[in-house]
Amino acid sequence: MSITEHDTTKERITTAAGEIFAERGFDGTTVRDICQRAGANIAAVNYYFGDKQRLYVEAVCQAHRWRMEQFPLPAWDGNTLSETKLADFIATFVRRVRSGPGATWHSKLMMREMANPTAACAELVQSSIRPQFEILLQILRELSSEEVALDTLRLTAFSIVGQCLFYHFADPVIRNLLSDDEYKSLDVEQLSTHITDFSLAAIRRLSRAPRAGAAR
Amino acid sequence: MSITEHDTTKERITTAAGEIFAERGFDGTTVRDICQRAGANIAAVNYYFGDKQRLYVEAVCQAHRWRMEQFPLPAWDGNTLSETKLADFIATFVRRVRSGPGATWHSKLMMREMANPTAACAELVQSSIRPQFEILLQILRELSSEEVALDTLRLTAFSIVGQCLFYHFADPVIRNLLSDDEYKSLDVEQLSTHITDFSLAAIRRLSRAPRAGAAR
DNA sequence: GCTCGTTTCAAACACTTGTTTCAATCAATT
DNA sequence: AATTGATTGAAACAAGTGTTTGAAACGAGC
Repeated sequence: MSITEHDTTKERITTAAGEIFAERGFDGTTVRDICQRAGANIAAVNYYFGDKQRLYVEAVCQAHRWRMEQFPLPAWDGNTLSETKLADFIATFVRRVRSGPGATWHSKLMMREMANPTAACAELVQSSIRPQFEILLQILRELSSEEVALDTLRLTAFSIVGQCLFYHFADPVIRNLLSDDEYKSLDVEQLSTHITDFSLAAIRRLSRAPRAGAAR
Repeated sequence: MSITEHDTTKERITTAAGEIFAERGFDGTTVRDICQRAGANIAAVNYYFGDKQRLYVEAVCQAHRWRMEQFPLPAWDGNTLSETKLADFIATFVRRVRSGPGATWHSKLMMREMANPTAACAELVQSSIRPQFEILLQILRELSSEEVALDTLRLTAFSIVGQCLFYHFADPVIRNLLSDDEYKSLDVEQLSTHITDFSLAAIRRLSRAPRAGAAR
């Protein structure tokens, strides 16, 4: 997470790389900057990772592993309400994307990877995003009536995930749009509650009347 | 929009720059590539724009102007239903972000600017994003009961905008998540309809019972 | 104490980058 | 046709890039 002198050179480089890649992107980052922050020699990148590209992939994967471990989904048993599961899922998602005062460099790095997909993106989807998405789909299945089509469930899942991710990728815009006080009031708790309320309300109403009939 | 031999050298460069900046970002783009696609000499960048940075700002602003002109909000009169306005707003938003088979380079460029804000970002928020946001807030005011707080309206607006933008910035992930047929079925019409239905259902239910009481 | 594999270091290499230069070319005006 | 200013062109420049090199320093095992 942060660089200490106790870490090995390889670990220090991976961490420093993640931080700088997150801030400036792949092309905007130089291996000299990374090694300077890591307190290592330039040749160490070649020695430990082969080249800059493989160091990047390693940094992205490590950042992702850390984020997942840091904010795991709570354990559910057979008695857990589906509504509670959805609230937990959303709260965890928002926390992963918006922990602490602002977004950490972990999620910034992930976001960059999604906006500018490299080799790391496909593997990330397969190993982590897809399982998470399946969990959400299962929760939505429990919350909806039987006859709701899979297409609709998927779109609903996208609506929920979209709301959560918005607060990360649109952060600079939100900052410009709101006053300082308004911005600071957007804490994880309030956002999670709103997204859960909003989504649950929509699910319940749509489930009751499959086509609510928007004016159009 | 696309480069033709009838355009002036300056116009061809601006367009080519927008396309390549959108695809590879500022640092990943070389002025040599831009000038090659524009069929111009390298020195033309310095001659017309001064340097690469000012060419970038010009390209971003032009792309934004084009996108707005290409997909304007429809004209509403006093009789237009608020529900219709919301549907129009969402459909226009989705179209701007996802016109044609995929996202055009216009919106890609805008997204990059939001993810990696430069000088162009703040001005963009002031001149365009804020007015659009106010329009959405006004629509939501009309749709909600009097006692709904401004904070709630804002969060609702974020929920709607987040759903729309999701299909742009998460596009590579969606592609990996769905099969080809499923992905191709996500046309602008279906997405707009779903987001409108979903949001309208949530607004109506939340407006009826301000705290729907999510389990948590 | 010596050896051998691992790790670190300063320096250099090969290449690409944005930018500049200045002569050649073009197009309109006289 | 000549002139003048705007535009284009090929080449070069200076700075920075990722990568490589080969020797020095280190550390555990004998």
